[in-house]
Amino acid sequence: MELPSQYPAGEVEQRRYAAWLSAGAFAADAASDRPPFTMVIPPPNVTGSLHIGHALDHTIQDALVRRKRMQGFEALWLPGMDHAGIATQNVVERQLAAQGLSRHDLGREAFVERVWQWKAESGGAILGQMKRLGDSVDWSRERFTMDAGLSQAVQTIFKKLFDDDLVYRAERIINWCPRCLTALSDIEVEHSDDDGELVSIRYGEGEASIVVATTRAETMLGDTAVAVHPDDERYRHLVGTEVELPLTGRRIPVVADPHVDPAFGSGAVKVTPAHDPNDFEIGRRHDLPSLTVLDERGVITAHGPFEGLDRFEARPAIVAALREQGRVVAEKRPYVHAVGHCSRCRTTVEPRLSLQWFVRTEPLARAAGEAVRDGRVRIAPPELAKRYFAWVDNMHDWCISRQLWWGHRIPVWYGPDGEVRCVGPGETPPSGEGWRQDEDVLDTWFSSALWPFSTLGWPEKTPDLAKFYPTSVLVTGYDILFFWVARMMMFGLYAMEGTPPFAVVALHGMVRDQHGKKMSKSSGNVIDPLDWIDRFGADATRFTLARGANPGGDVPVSEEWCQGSRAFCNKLWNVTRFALLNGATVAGALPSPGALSSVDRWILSRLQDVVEQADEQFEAYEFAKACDLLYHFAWDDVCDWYVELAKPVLAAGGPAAEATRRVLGHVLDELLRLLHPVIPFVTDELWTALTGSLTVATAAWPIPAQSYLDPSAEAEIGRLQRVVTEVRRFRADQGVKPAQRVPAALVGLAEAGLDAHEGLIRAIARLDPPGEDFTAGASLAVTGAVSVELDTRGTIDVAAERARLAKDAAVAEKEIAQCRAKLGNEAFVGKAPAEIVDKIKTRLAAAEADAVRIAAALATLADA
RNA sequence: GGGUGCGUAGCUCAGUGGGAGAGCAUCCGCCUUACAAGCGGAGGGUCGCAGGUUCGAAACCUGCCGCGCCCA
Repeated sequence: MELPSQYPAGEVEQRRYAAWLSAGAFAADAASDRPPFTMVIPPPNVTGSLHIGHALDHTIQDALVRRKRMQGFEALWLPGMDHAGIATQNVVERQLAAQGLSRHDLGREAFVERVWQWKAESGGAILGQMKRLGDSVDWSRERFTMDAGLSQAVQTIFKKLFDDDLVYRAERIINWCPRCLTALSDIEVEHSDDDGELVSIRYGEGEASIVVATTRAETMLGDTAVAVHPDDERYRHLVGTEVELPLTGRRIPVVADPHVDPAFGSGAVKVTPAHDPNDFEIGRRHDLPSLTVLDERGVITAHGPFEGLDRFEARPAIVAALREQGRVVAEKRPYVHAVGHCSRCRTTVEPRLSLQWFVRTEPLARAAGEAVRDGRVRIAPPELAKRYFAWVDNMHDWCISRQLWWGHRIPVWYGPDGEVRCVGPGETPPSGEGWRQDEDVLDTWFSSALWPFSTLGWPEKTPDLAKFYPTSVLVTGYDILFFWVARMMMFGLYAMEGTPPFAVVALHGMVRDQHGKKMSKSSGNVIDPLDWIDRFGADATRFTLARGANPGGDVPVSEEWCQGSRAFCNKLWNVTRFALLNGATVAGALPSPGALSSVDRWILSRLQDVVEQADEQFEAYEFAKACDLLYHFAWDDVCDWYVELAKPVLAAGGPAAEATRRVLGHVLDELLRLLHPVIPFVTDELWTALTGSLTVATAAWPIPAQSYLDPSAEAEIGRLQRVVTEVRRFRADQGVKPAQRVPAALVGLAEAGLDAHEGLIRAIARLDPPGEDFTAGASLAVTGAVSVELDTRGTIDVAAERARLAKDAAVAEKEIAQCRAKLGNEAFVGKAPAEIVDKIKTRLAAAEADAVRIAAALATLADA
């Protein structure tokens, strides 16, 4: 097969992915008797497209599942999307708005129909992008949270929770987005430190006045009390009295509450139970009325001159009015404080008193914590379990109702006489006069939390569920720990009778730029993985991400590093090309060690070590280490040394060349298999060219062959490498052109067991045998008995050589001094383990021998 | 404020009791017939600071300084 000199990524990727699909390489079989390995994709939004964070998450998952597939597991990686209630509804509402319509113009049914239409036309762009990345998901099992089956799962679990009194409806302060016009859960609110203002306002008059500080002056219209700390002497006399609330003329009580911080501001706070979660709690404790003064859009509803003003217009207006009355005693601007924003649209969240459905999380969260504490679920890396516990141990009840139309409608009907009936799947909803269904839908996360089993057919007892649940690993970013993991754990344990949804939670970090900065549109440092795939290839993109992926750690990337990854793919391409051009083969048995040269035995020994270590590292989610190991083995050992050493052998022909062709074929065969999980495309293209087989995707994962471990060959080739490296170093120091061959005498090779390699050393170090007029101009003391005498035809740069030797001498002297100091220390010799002491003794002897040789070389140089 | 990490070469990061490492960047020399997306060579670090434990600390302990993330 003819291969061009550069890897044509784009063409190969398209062809290979199509071939995998047509071969059914990713399809899992529930009837198989192989052990299962299951992952469900953390479902991306139907509105979403593939960003660099997905690319990392998917690269890791794909690497895991591809390896397991090669290991003989019945591997299922299940794809799909969630319906992203708020985001999707926003998209369609914007489309309608462009036509001057609102969803209310269409009505609920027609609107939902319109959303489905949008999904069919424009939703799920990410699925095609996943193919470009090479995701080996089972497309026949693609799921969507709004599918009939998954919707049935939602209704089933809601009914179960309802019957178990684990969901309830209550009037609470919730996070409200005045733009999306819906409730949000705590985790859909993002806090940031924003510039605001802190205004101190005097309530009441004269002796009976009290100053409160607030960042939200506009809510004072809804104040129903002022609170102070019970032990605060300054205000003790006012507790129990009333003060006049400015602008309204209302009189409100001063109450004592231990949750007031006497050190903050004046030590007195205004209490607005309808518009602040803390105030709501104070209100409950003191039986205060709640006065709502903002509507669902954040517009003032209180009677008076401020009615109709938006909250952000009302704030300065009210402060101005107060100032006019002389009631503003202090103003601090800017005042930086934490402000919550809607994670979907960044609008400032408004705490709002409203009637919503909640999940009673306490028992569910406790079970979710226990599953990790007792080891049924392992979090990797284990350090991050602390974060998980911090979350599940302090979980607030989860607000699950959303004032949207796109989503799973809450299956609760309200009757004319205040009846509340939850309807399970297959049950007939109550009908008749006065019965109506709850208008709200459930949080998207409610259905996502069922994903690990709803996608496998639950609540039906399907073969998929039996075979593939629980899933093996959930891979996600630590920033999503609270989103996916905690919720999936709670519902998985609850629905599946205590069986956790996954055995392992493997967490990675976030992708960052080359300076470790978070990517953001405002920083202008966002990387589009599709752009990288176009320019450098999917494998280069994946390798860049995987090579930076330490467990739980952030992954900095840059275009330069991706170029490096592309270079690596190209290196593999060219070394395989070399191998094919030179007749490398995978046919027939690998010759036994006894029939191989020490060079062949060396690379095979290294290979066994690499197979074992790479396997361990993949198993431990140490992708960065596995990639680094394979990168260096491929580039340093195989390309830079083995291939260079093989060239003369291959050129010479004969049985030795025959064996080397077989060994080279074998090494590449296994190397490509080992790399396939991370860089599937280039490895498949090369492996199929090398082996003639259909695909490496279903080839066997390499296992170490102990019989090829050969420490003696490794030591021998290590000595050979030292000889060559020393010569190269000398040549570089002396400015000898790479192409120039230098006559040299190799001394002491036999003693070092390297006499068989003289030809190889001469070939790759570019040394000619000494001729009749040979004159040693320089002598390199390499190691042990080995030295190299070179004839530089009188052109030796004595100063450069002297500098080189002096440097070596300094290294040796330092080593000698350090070792002697240790060995001269009685405490060290007495207390350190014998093996350490022996090691130091060996090092000392070696350094002393080096020093002697270097001194001799210097003396020779002086004579010359 | 509570929690939780981090500080090692110019940059990004491994290393977690016993000879300071990698990638990229830098410098020098090369188209040496697989690969210039390449080859060979080199330089570069008081391991944040200060104490302590230890025969021995980049690693363990304490404090300090600086940075990050999550939660409030």
